[in-house]
Amino acid sequence: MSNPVDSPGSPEDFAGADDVDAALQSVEQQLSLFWRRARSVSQQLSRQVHPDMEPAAYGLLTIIRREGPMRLTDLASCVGVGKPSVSRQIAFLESIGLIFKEADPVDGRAQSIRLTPRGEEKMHQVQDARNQVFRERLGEWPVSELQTLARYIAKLNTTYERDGFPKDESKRDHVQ
Amino acid sequence: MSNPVDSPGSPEDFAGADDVDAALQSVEQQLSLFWRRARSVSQQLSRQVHPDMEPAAYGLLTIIRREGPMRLTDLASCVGVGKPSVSRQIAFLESIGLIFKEADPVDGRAQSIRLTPRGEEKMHQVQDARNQVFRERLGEWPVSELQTLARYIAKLNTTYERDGFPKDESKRDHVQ
DNA sequence: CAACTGGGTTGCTCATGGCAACAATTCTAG
DNA sequence: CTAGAATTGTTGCCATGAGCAACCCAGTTG
Repeated sequence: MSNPVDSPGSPEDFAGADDVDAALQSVEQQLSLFWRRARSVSQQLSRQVHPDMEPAAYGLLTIIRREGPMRLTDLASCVGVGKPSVSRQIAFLESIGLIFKEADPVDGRAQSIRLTPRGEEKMHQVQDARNQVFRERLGEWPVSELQTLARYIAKLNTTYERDGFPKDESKRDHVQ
Repeated sequence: MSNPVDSPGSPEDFAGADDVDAALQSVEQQLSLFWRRARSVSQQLSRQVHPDMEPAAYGLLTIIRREGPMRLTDLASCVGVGKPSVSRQIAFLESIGLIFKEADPVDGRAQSIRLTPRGEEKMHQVQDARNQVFRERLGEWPVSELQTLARYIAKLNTTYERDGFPKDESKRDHVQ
């Protein structure tokens, strides 16, 4: 608040605990605000971009697309939610023909989830459209800031990765 | 396709449209990931901090605390969600005695929402606890980065503010 | 083979928030 | 002064997204 890039890495004046606290508060505040608003924004954005493309589903598709075919569990752990959610979302995406589940020939239980051609195609459309919207909102930002922002949030995400997610790794099966 | 300048060959002086696109993609990706993870994290965090302090409620309290007593509608528009949500959350917070609604003497419809002493007290506790958690996660970040992050997200938030929220300003009352 | 483990699915519930429709109040013509 | 318009907040109903538990099925291991 006091100063944009203040004393970058200058260890001469230790950042006082107060500064850290204030900064943390700011981050928390802004994140919380963002988080809350993001829901409605992301929803209306998805709707407007493509009616039958649920926001959550879109996220999954981008990952599958980026990482290639993968198993449901990996997908879940990658996105940081439980298997059930992903399972249902994937079922939906399959029902509208954007992905298909291919049985793993080696492991009969597993299935590799991959985009259908139609899924690929739709992803192109949607990504273009979304990009446009983002460009409208963030286009004026200097690229360097965008990059920095992306980096920071990525860092934030890895921070979250450290300690576990739900992702029902809890093995409470076999109870019968 | 819809890019005015899509020349991939001149990345010297201008940030090419490709760079912008890439940066936007990154931001989108990371935000979407963050958003999804944030839910579970924020939930378990709130639980752990205080069982009956719902994450959403906490956000409202911080605002009330920061801005002072305010009306429900203002609160809603400030946080960017509709009145109904806030109304319910406020009802909950009142039921557990953290806030109270005081009828506005001037305007019989309005009510000013304010923290009870117990609310103040609890906010202190919770904020301390949350700060500690945040410190564990982000404490290693240089302060300057924290500040930058906060600034960027704030910027993001103002971007969102530009075009409206639901906040049922739509005047579909009076239909009777 | 039986027991166990691990991948996915389904049932139920919860948290959150949207839209509609409302009640109560205030404001604004006429 | 009174009828209609607007505003404040509430409630009903529904959608989304996610969690936990319990399950099914396919491998794995003793």
